[in-house]
Amino acid sequence: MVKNEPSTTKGEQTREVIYRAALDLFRENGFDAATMQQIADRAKVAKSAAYYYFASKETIIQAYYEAVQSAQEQLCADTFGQSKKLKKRLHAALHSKFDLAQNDRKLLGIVFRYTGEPAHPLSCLGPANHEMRRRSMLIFRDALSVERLPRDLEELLPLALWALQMGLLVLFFYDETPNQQRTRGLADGAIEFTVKMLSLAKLPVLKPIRAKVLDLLRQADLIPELG
Amino acid sequence: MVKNEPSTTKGEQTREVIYRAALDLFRENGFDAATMQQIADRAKVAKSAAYYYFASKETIIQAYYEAVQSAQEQLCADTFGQSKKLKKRLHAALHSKFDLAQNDRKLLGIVFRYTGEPAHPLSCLGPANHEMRRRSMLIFRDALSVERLPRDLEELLPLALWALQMGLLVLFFYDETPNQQRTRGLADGAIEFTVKMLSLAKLPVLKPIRAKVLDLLRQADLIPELG
DNA sequence: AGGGAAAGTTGAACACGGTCAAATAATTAA
DNA sequence: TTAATTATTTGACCGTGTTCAACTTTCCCT
Repeated sequence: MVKNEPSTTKGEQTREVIYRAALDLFRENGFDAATMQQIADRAKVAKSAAYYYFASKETIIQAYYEAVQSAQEQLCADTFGQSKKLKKRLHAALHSKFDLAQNDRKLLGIVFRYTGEPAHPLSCLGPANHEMRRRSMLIFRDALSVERLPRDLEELLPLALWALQMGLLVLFFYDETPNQQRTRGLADGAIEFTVKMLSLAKLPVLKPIRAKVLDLLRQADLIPELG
Repeated sequence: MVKNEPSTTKGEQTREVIYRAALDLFRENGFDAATMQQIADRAKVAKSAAYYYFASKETIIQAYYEAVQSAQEQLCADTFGQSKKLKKRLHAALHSKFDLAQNDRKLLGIVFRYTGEPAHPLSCLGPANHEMRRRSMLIFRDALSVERLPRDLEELLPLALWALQMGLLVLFFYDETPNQQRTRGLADGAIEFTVKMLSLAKLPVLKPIRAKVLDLLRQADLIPELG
């Protein structure tokens, strides 16, 4: 088997069946309580079949997170086509992820396991997720594209907003207020703050400070190449 | 047995033996590779004895993190007694943790497992670690105590610096430069930036903005009661 | 001193994530 | 069509974290 372009080969179908069974069970019993045996049973395959398609139980969640990311890109692309208002765009960028994550807060929290373990293949900050980070920052770059920005801010802001989103996402998982209004309000406040600071930060007087910050972050190898 | 004031009872000794054996093995083989059986063997007790003292393997790391926290408090108390220079104090607050964590970056990263799982008993942002967070923020409050600050900044800054420290700590774990110079440089830059912004932020003109931010964070229930 | 409760200790057993070699099905090349 | 190759599937097995009921030791109270 060399070609893998045409979708829904036998294997893809099996993978999908397992994936769905897993998500169902995770939602019913929680991630830890659901066992691979249960998942395989519900998908009507052997346990080892599940491991043929997913390297580990956590990998299934990772796949789900990627699906969420793709859906977010779609949603944002739509909104960005409709409005050129910065505030609205930033709102879409942040809240779209919230909307998609809302019903699976318990599940998606698993993505943050191994955050502190650089060597782990599923570390959300490790090389394995480089592409996911890039895609996430691209959303913010696109959101900002209606604004005429100095070069340095153009490099700085996607990173800053990505970090903001990661932080808010964690808060979101802890937020038990209805509809996670608490975190959503915080996000709105952060957007307001950002937009306000933006007009300030653009002033040429602040150029040296921006340069200092950018240099610092660049030396820490944190500024990404978004292409 | 009701009294538990006098230390080094039989139990405390056993606990210590297990704790040391565990840390040794974690350092030799890594956290995941080291098995509870090995730990028990090295400590010359039954495997279940380890579980009498530690609820889980991760709990041992948690205990270690608490020890690190205590050591940091000690170090900072010393420095704070010696210098009233704000920059020096903030430097001590951040770098003391780095210094203590330096040789066990792989181990301490485990503390961040379950960050995204509010219900998990070991979640580093959950209720179980409320006291640890408080202690960590107290260090920053003490570091700032040489400065005459408006009330709102006094409430805001410990939280902000704690968050900064958490973020930097994660970076620290990923930092492979010698002595983690990269992250340390970033920390120094952040301190410089903070001190500079502080004199600006203190200006009464900015009071309304500070109030807005504080209100936002207070509504999000993020402002701690440090007592 | 002695009896009883609490603290400490143990080995056996369980449950589940993960591995593997072997079997079967699908696909390609000839 | 057939043989070789690759993709998929399987059941048996393993290692390890965790639990538990029973046993032993320690300590307190009278």
